[in-house]
Amino acid sequence: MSGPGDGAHLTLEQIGQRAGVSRSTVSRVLNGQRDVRPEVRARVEAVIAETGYHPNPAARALVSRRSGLIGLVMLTEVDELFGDPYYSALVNGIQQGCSEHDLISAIFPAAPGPGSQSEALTPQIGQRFVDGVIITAVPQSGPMIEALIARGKRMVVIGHPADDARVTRIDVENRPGSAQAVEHLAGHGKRRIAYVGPPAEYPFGVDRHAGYLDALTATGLSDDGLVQFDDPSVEGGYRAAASLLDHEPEAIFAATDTMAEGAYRAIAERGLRIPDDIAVVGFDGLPRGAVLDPVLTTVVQPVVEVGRRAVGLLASDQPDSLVLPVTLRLGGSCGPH
Amino acid sequence: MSGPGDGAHLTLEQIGQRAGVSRSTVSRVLNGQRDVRPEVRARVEAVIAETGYHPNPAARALVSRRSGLIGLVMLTEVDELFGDPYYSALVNGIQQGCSEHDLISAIFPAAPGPGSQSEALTPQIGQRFVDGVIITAVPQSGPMIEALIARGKRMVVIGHPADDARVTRIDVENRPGSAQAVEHLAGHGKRRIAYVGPPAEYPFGVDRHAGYLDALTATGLSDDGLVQFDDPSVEGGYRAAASLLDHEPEAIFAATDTMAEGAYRAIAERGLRIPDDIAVVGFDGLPRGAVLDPVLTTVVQPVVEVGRRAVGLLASDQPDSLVLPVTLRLGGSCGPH
DNA sequence: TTGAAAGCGCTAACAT
DNA sequence: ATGTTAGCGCTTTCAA
Repeated sequence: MSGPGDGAHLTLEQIGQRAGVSRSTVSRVLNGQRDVRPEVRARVEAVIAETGYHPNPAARALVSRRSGLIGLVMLTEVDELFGDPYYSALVNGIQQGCSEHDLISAIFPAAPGPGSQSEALTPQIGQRFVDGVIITAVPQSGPMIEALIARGKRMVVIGHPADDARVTRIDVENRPGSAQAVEHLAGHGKRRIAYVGPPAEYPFGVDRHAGYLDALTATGLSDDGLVQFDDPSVEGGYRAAASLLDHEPEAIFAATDTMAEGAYRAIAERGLRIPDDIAVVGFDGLPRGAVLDPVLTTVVQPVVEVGRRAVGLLASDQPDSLVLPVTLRLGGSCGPH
Repeated sequence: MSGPGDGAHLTLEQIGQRAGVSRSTVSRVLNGQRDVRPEVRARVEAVIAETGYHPNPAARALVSRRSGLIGLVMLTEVDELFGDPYYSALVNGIQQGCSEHDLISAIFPAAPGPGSQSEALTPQIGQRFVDGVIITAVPQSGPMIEALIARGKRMVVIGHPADDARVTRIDVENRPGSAQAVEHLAGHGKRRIAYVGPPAEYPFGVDRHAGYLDALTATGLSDDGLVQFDDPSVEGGYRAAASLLDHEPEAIFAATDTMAEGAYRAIAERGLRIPDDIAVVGFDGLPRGAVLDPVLTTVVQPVVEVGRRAVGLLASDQPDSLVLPVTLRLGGSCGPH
């Protein structure tokens, strides 16, 4: 008897022999083509099942020029990658997208910099190991994106600067979202609205800052020097907000929820209260914002949907770019609605 | 002129033509074999560089029967995977191991259960897409492990039950580590030592509970019914500890730092103080334990090293199993040292 | 509806 | 030291 376990090194040819057909027929059965007599198909399927046969993906990929595998390249320190709920949501969405398109995804964790996996990765994913890659734009992702473009690799960049027409990109409405947040603040009568965000290497930071300025202009306010850039971390938000508090802002718009959390700390440290003494609005809609006290009012970006649609973009024939809408979610950090 | 970008569809043969040599010679250069005249080698390398050529991994994998890719299969909900610092450390170690062995790793996130990626994954990784897989033993990993065994796939299981001789496994000294922790507690004069841990489906939980019992026996104590099993989460630890506190233990040994954190909460809620009213020891040595107040005394397992050695095990010719030592790290949760 | 044959791009004998 | 040749296991014309 042949049980499973034999499947490891069987070939199409051998399956064909056992089923009394040619390898072509087995291939047809495997690929669900219809010109196979039901009776033959059943016989072949039986053999496949009882042998535990699985086709060799390398051989398949070689001839068909596709692997069914897409790569997620995260040029991020592993600790950061794993600590950040943004990536968690993103991967969730990508998984959804993959099952819709019959793909499987693999995360290639690649800390930036020399000696790391990112160097070894470029050639691997640059060729046909993966059918395409989804890559998140971070300050260090430029070279990798360039390499992939040069190699004609299919790719979707999340959060890539809009002015680069060479890549398919997906993003959220950073600029209008920020504007909406700041207008919300202005609508609450706040005049001195400060901005806390990441430095200009972060593409989303640029857009969110621009949205902030848009809203100030639209409402006849000015930034009044109330702008601080720092790392998009809790600490960065803390530092930026702390230095801003010297100038007595009435509100702080933080370009990320994470930085907003830092702002909360800085505010608490001064003995100020949110929202009575100062209002805060964040951006991202991460779960963490909901457990802050008061609950953070924030611009929610549809991260899961971004992941899902990124896969769609990768799989579609006419890869366009996509910008998804955001929504302001009211918490208690700006006072009563 | 041919710039990079052309590399996408070049073959070895074409590189050979441009360099005026046969494809074999190019292959030799590519694979760093020495029987190539330096001058020829230089010429070939020049062509490779200027064309941006990269060999087709599928073709390579097909003939050489190896891909240089190893898979990390984490049968875990994505949120859990990304939220847990254990995995972060593990992946860090695996990355180290990969660069030592000239491999690249990809994480296959696979939530357990039907409809998810885990089903699609089995055949893919079951064949030669990856040279081997590292899989963390969780309650749901049984079927996947069986499938991989059946397929003769190279595999290292982290934390697999020791009595299964069919798989290469790597683990830490869960049982002796727990015993050491509990003996430490006993050494501080604690008699009523409670245990809080995950249910028996978690292999490490079984071992850690056994170590607890070992130590009780060795020190002439008994568990006195002071044992509670619950989810290995903060909440689980909280619940388990809360119910245990009714029986007035003098110390709690938590099988994971995460559960210990829950125990801290339950203890605080009763108005008890650590270590004066009750001592706590954890297991894992996660970063989070160090920011608890007081700092958690815990059994540190070398997670990064586990990852690194797992790759070594996968890459080595004689795959043995490995059990790494743990160390007790003193914090303030048991009183002065 | 099925089989035979060619070939995907590479590595590894085997010649030379 | 280098070239020639034969596959790796699959998909896909092309015939039958």
